[in-house]
Amino acid sequence: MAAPRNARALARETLTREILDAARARLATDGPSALSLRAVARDVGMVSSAVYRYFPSRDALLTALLVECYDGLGAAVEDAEAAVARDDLEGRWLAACRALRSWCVARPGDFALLYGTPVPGYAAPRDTVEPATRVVRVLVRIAGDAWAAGRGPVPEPVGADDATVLVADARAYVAERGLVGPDAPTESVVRTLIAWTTLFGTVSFELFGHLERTVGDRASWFDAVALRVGADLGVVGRAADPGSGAP
Amino acid sequence: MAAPRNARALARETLTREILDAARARLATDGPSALSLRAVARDVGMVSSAVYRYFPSRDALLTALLVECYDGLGAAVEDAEAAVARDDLEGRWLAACRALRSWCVARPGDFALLYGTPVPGYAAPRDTVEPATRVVRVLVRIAGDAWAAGRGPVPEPVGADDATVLVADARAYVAERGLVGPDAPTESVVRTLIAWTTLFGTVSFELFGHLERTVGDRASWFDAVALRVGADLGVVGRAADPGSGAP
DNA sequence: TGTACATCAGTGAACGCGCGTTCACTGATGTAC
DNA sequence: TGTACATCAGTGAACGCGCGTTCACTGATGTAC
Repeated sequence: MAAPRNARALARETLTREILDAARARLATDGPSALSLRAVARDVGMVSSAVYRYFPSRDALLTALLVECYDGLGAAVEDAEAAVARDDLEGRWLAACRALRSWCVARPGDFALLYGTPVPGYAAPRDTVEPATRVVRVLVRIAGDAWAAGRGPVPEPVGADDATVLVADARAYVAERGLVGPDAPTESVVRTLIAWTTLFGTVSFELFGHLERTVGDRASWFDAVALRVGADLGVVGRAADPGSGAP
Repeated sequence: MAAPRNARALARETLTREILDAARARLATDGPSALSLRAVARDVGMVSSAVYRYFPSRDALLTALLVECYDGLGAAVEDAEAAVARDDLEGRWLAACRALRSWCVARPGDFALLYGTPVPGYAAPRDTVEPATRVVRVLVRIAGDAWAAGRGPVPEPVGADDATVLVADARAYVAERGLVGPDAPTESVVRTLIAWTTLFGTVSFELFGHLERTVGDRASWFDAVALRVGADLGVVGRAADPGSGAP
């Protein structure tokens, strides 16, 4: 499988990288749906038809970008979380959350590709779904460890329907990978998915301009959000624990 | 100020509507950033240059759409909330949340315009900010009424920084309109903003494909989320109240 | 080591298409006397 | 009520631009003998 590293292969590697980097730079200025092969070609100093030696179509380039960006974000979050001592649940949670925001804020074009309006007429193929789940899997792992350590989510609201069937797919997906023990309660899964949604919702509101004139320092605001959704989940300490369902 | 209702004025009104409706239909298929004056003109059976009698530029059309959509969503949420008895806080909250989702899910193109990737090269003018705040103002009002009725948010996490300065802008904006008494605590404002973010984050994840193979019935999932953020805020009952700061 | 052939990267022209915006025009509607 | 003029909606051609993709080609790199 190792490709021969002769002059041709090396040049191909370098130019593929240059095309991807130029395309990612374009995302930030033109937006994902206006990504243009011709503009990218111009940026790397090629004639537009030459790009077809590297990517068979604009859609293929989009797919490569999607995979690369999901993997970059996933790796950033995984690495930040892995650098914290295993028993420091709150530290792991905050590190993961902050890495998530930092990556996105530093790469607004990439963020728009991943979490903004889908590109009309483009359907992401299967290859993108596994990389897309790396972030939420980190969050799930921390929540699972918290549960195992006797720290659970806040109790569900009175009168709420049983959510077990709602999150059955998520639980099955995650259980296949051995991330959550079968004993973690539905409410923990629900709160993890809500935290995941809230974290990306907060970044989306920040980058898409909905926090203008609403919150001040955006990094501190994100921390405040991360702490609260972490507390609701049980990975961050709460002032007065109402006696959750944790063992 | 009342325009004369002669044949010309009536035709102008009708055609302006037709252009706006055709443009909103286009949003759903082509995406906001690919909105094209020529395509809209074709859809209403006009020659492209005729549209310039109604909107001086593509950007002006975008602005009109933004205002119309924010107002439509805002009115839908306000009306749903106003239809519930004032003392039924939980009912008002759920009605507002559900109206929010229903409006968006029925109009994915409009949602993408309002909360998706901003259109590159277009800067929304001042006229759009007031309509943009109608939804969050409804949420703030319910939270304020809950506080006045002695129901407050869950306690903030231990070790959290004081968030007062973070949300000072939001509080000032909302206080100007008499929506929150000066006694509502910072934590209530923080939790309201988080709820607002989470609700739109949930819709965004649903419409942009991030809940695929993760949660089942989307309407029930949204309800589950709305109940929980409502409970965190104090507008929905909690199983065991840890004794919040409510009076 | 040298030669013959195969592979591949990059070129430049072309295809057919769509875009926002301007402009001089025609013909209908509205207004002042 | 009728006439003269002003206003306005819509037309069609044109401007200069960009797009994705195909194709026959040149020339460099790699491989087999």
